[in-house]
Amino acid sequence: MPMNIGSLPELAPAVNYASRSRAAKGTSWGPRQIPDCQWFYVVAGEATLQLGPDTYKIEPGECVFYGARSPHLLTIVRPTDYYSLHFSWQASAPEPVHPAYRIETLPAKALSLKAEQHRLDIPGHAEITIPHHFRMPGMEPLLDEIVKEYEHEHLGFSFQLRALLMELITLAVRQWTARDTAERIGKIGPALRAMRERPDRNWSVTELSGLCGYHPSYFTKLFNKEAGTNPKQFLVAERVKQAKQMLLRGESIQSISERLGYSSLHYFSSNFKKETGLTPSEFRQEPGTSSER
DNA sequence: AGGATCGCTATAAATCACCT
DNA sequence: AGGTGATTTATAGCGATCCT
Repeated sequence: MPMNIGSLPELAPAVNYASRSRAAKGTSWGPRQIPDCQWFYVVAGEATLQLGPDTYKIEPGECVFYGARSPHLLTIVRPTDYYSLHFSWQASAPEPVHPAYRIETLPAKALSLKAEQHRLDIPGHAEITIPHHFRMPGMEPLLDEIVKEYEHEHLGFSFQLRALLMELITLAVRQWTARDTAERIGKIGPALRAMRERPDRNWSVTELSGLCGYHPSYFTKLFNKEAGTNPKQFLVAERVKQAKQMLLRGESIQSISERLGYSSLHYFSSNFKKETGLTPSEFRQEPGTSSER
């Protein structure tokens, strides 16, 4: 049963617990389930996670992730240095709520239950499913900062913990989507690159599908699946993205519209407004053009 | 079974001419 | 500069069908 945790920029995550420690061979946690989410990162050594019916081997530089209602058993295979992070995706206040007293020990048969999938919406990208096991090397410095803030409780620590957790989540999301991008290169990559490089051209689906070697209608289906939007909208978004930069550099709206391949300035404006909620001149904050009050 | 293609149609996008 | 509405054009989305 997948669970949608909402849209990335609307998350207000909170760290509930953070530690770095070392565990001896044979140490294990569970079978159990936790009230929040856990991120377990191995620095050195080796651990295994049995998550429902699936088993993952966690080596240095790798992490596992799971949420509530996900029976699991975490076992240390060799002496292991690790970071353990408990957190929630949404919390009105960033103050840590230690999960300990709500951790439930479960009978071994509970491990037949499949782990809960977490889905995250990422604006401008397809919805992603948070992987349970992934590589994310080089996270020690950031995790160290999180642990320090958590332990020292200096003034403003909970606020800072939320900021650091947001950074960690952002880096993870970029890692996960980079994999998508690589996969994409083989199928719709040529079309994505073409639109980014020449947003001024009036790309038709037929042309784009030709670049990738597919039939137009099959191509749009593929495109939607992999880019999370249709080719036209992708092109419009790309044009608006570039238009914003041009606007801030002070170019005239007329010339921006032409450079981005619009034959009608009016059509450019309506595209821009649909995408950003503002007209081009409002975006540039020109005096006397604001329609808001 | 599932990846790829074809053909159709409702619908959305694009354009044009004119308006504020 | 930017909006509106009518008309033209492209395509998303679907099922049927063909490959392998």
